[in-house]
Amino acid sequence: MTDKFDSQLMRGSLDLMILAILDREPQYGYSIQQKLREASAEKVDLKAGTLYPILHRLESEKLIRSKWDESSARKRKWYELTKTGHKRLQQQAQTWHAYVNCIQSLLPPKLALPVPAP
Amino acid sequence: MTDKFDSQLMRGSLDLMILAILDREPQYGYSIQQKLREASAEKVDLKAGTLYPILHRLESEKLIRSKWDESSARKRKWYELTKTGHKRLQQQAQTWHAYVNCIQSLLPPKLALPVPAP
DNA sequence: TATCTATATATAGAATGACGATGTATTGAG
DNA sequence: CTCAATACATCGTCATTCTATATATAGATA
Repeated sequence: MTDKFDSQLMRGSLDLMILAILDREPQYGYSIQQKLREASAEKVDLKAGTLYPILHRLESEKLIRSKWDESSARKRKWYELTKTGHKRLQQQAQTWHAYVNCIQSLLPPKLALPVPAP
Repeated sequence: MTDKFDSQLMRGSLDLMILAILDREPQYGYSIQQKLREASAEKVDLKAGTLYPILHRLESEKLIRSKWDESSARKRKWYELTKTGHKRLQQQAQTWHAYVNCIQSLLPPKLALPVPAP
């Protein structure tokens, strides 16, 4: 269908996506890229030049932690969430929901997503 | 509560918000700013330096149309949606929903918004 | 009267961050 | 042997939001 999401749209929620993917299980950069692409039906296709700098930043913020795997055939840098990172994921998810609700309320009823009855 | 949404988060959806507000009724810049602030419980507070350039861009893209009101006490530039703008609003809303669902599916169940049962 | 706040629009410059391009290196398939 | 896929990294560009600044008027307040 419609191809990739606009990069501007994804700004500000890339951290959330990456933290969410890492919350499932530890991953290395390349696999995060693939998982995101698969899980989004190709609509999210993070470039290496986008992903790796973000991972470095998240690590410098102590939200994730890395470890080189030298044992396997390919050199891979595995990442996992820290406790702080897990908390941050929860915060970001909450903010995200608030934002979604906000947009929701701005949209004309016909264009708004159906929400569960109270 | 939590104060304003991060500007990065709103990148890419400001057009959608502004088109949605204008879909309700014609507005001038300053009133768009206020309406957005009110409707969002102060969490969206567009600065003039953000809003006006966007309005100019949307007009250059023929999504909105402007008209100066000289008659009233204050000089105001009224904007309204064009037919193209209305179509764009619908497209953007659809893309937005797809994106929300995408993020939704990435989040661990506990952190995902409740969605209506199928 | 003077001044301050709110209203109303506009633009230039700084900061941010995703992308494209490019580079390196290794593995496995043909 | 070559090529595609895997795997990580960095630099320059570009789009967009913010801060700061500018102008101008209406109405309230001192």
